[in-house]
Amino acid sequence: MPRPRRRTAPTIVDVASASGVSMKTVSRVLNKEGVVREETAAKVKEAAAALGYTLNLSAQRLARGRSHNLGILLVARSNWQRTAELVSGALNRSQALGYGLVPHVIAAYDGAEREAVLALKARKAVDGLILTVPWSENARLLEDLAIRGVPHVRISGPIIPGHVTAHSNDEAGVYSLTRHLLQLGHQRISVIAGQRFLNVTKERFAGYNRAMGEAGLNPDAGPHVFEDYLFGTGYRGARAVLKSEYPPTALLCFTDILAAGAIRRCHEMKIAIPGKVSIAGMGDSSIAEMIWPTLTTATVPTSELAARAVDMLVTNLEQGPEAGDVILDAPLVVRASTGPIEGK
Amino acid sequence: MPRPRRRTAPTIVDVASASGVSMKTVSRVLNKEGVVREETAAKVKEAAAALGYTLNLSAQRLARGRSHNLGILLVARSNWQRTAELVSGALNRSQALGYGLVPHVIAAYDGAEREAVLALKARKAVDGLILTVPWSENARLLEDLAIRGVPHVRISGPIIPGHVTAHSNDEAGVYSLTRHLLQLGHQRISVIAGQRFLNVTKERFAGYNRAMGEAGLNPDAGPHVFEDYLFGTGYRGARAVLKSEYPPTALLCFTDILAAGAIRRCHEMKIAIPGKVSIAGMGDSSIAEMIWPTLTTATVPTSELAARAVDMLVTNLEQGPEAGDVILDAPLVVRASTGPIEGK
DNA sequence: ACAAACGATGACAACGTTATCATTATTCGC
DNA sequence: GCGAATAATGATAACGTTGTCATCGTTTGT
Repeated sequence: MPRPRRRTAPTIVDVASASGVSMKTVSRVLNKEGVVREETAAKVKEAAAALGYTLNLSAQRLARGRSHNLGILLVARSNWQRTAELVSGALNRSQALGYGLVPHVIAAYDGAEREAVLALKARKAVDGLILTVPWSENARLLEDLAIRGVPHVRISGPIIPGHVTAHSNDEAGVYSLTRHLLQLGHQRISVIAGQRFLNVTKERFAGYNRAMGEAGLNPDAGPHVFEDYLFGTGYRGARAVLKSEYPPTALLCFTDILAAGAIRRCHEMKIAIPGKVSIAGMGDSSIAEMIWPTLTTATVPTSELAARAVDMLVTNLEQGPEAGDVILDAPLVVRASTGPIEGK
Repeated sequence: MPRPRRRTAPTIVDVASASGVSMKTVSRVLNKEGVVREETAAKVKEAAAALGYTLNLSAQRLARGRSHNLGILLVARSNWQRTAELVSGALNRSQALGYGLVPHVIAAYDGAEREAVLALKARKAVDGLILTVPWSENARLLEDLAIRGVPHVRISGPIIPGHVTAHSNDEAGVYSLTRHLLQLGHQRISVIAGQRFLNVTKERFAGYNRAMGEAGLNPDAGPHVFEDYLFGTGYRGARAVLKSEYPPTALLCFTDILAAGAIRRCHEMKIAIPGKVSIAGMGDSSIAEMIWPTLTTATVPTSELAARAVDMLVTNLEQGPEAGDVILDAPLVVRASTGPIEGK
């Protein structure tokens, strides 16, 4: 026996009978397929408005086989500043394009978490995925997605054919930062950075290497610190480096958060910035202007990157695969934390 | 004529025929309804695993009439630190409870944006909404939600019967901050805050009033600044207040971001902290430990609040309306930005 | 031993949309 | 003005799940 129809919101069937056409015609009008006669369309729209009709997304999704949701894969325990910029950039764009954004946070790509990620697409919770560091360079994940044909776009990460990427020119950004420090007269420039195996680290270090090499200096002289990209590393790293046998006159931190940590440590150690040590960051998260001295850095357009990633993913979904990666500049921004060596 | 069945993922029908039971039984097993004989259940599970069956969420959502998604309503151009904490707190909890979280950002509650918010529920994109400041105290929105019976939980905001809220005891937090400053010997304490009409502002100011009143001081003496909750207000407000006719010896900022702005300004004006001026914040966003001097503040457990809000919303959805609001403490954390008046 | 209660399972409609193909108006060419 | 092409619309299945009720065995109570 049929399930009794419960009192519910008006559907296209209601709109259809109210306007004297078939439900398919209503569907055509609402989806702007454009093959309907204008006066019919007007009648339908009027009826829909009068009844207060609203689309049922679940039904549409089932019928269409697509969810109109994008997933963005984030990592647990990371820099919230950056995460917020990523999400807000992606959110604005996807909202504008009529897609929902479903953030998903995992701490590792393994076991249950791996299943959860792959289920997102298999269960039609999302149509495609946006990958952020470090997932954008996780070989196993990329392989899984490729095998299962899950549409995805990466934000940063090494260029890999077949995996579309939106990234910033970090090498050039760090190159210009290093040049800036060299021009101020610094020769011993320590790097404070995160995990060495990450592509971001490699790219940024390459920029440093290039500038140092061009100046005839040994980029490996150090002392350098490679740990992770959290505040504490900048905080601890600065001390380690400045207490070393040959302390640097400048610190080049591969993230603004690291630089903030280094700066706080210098304050505690009563080391003048930039009088005794110059400190530069990278990334220009909003914190760069909130600390003192304000931070010299290179602007990575994080939210712009996220927006571009959404664009590319949606294009991919709606018009089929497309190749072209996006590369944005990371221009130098000189503020108060860098300066010439004192007494020179 | 029937639409030709396209090659697609296995469904419960496939699992049913593979295990020799009806699709309804498969559904029962997968939903752990628990009325199925164990050996039947085992057979079904085995078949499902062998076929690599995955649930189609869209179908489930249509059949159940619920989306298993929660919406979180955010405001454009606000403190990203706080936003990130809110989203991450809510996300962790909702992920754990099997719900997706769909953030939605609006700049005003009007016209198209109002429609978009109400459509979220009407179109079944979400089952309920989490409201953050200032939407949690937007009377028009609250009314709309009540009329349409949209389940929602607020994070902060004035207590209103019928609108469940998770909030922190800001009044007490600011009270203890003020007491802390008074005990250090400060008598002229300026407040730097955001919009006066916001409930957060009122609550926090009430805490300040209470402490000042108990100390026999005039809380309205000022000078105070009420503008908005962005960095620039702290930055500009500090200067205005410190250059005024009767400059304060302490600044009580109603947000850590405001305090960061005030601190940066003091550095620029070469005013020693806490030697000449003590500065306190409120909220303990992670920035409090990143700036120098580190910030005395009261800890508002933002992500915990968001998690609780999710809990309450899900309880509401699954077990029907429940009353009890949640109130969490905002304990004082003394760091380096406050101290006794110099030379006293 | 037999009716009644119970436990497990199945048949089939329903959820609200879109897709396919057929059918019915309309316009065009000559 | 008449067949052919074309434009507009409709009937009905399909998407993949859950809900309702019926049915079929199996115990249970007396």
